[in-house]
Amino acid sequence: MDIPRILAAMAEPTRLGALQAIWDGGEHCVCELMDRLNTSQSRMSRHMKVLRDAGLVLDRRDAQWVRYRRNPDLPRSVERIVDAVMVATGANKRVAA
Amino acid sequence: MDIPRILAAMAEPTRLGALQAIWDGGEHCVCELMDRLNTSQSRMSRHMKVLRDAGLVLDRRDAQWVRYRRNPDLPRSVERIVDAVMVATGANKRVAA
DNA sequence: TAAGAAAATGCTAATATGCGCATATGCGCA
DNA sequence: TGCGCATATGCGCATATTAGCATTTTCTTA
Repeated sequence: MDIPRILAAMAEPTRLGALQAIWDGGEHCVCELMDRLNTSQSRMSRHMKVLRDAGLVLDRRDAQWVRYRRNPDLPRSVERIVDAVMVATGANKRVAA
Repeated sequence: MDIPRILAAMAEPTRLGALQAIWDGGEHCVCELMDRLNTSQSRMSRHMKVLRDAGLVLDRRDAQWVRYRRNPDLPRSVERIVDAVMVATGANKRVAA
């Protein structure tokens, strides 16, 4: 696991937003994400590639869509990093004490 | 707290190494860090500035040295991110000298 | 097949990052 | 005051990152 690469992948607002959307465990197509994050198609696609190359998410072809989901095989230690980032960015609005 | 900035600050091997050294709670001068991380003085100094600007570390003048230490006033949520990164990168493992 | 939606990619320009080198600055001490 | 050590910084350069636009690829459906 390339931690610097993983951190760099998360260190960009749009990618972080996508990760937040995806971290719920569900599947999300690029069109949904670009809509949600209010950005363009090519931009969204490339950002997703960065997240995928870092190993954080997986993608799957489903008809004309590509569904992205969180990588369920991440090492625990990496999951904990992402989880901590999700909390800090208020992904689910819950604040830990 | 600017999470993307914090992540970007950690997403560079030398800075990550410095953070590992510093995360022990002690104070470390630039000369020690540049020695430990086997890099040049100006490079080390600039990298430390990035960590400082991100709010992760504090510095203090002590005679001709500048002592860096971890910022004790970080929000918990940020501390947890850094802690998780420390674990993932094996900061607590000792390197034979 | 042809049309059309969704996503990826080639290209180019703009901007950011990281580095080394030289120099400046801050500080203690003789 | 002048010297030397530790650190910061200005500068220029090389490389990486990001964005937009147009085009291509992939897949479904008529």
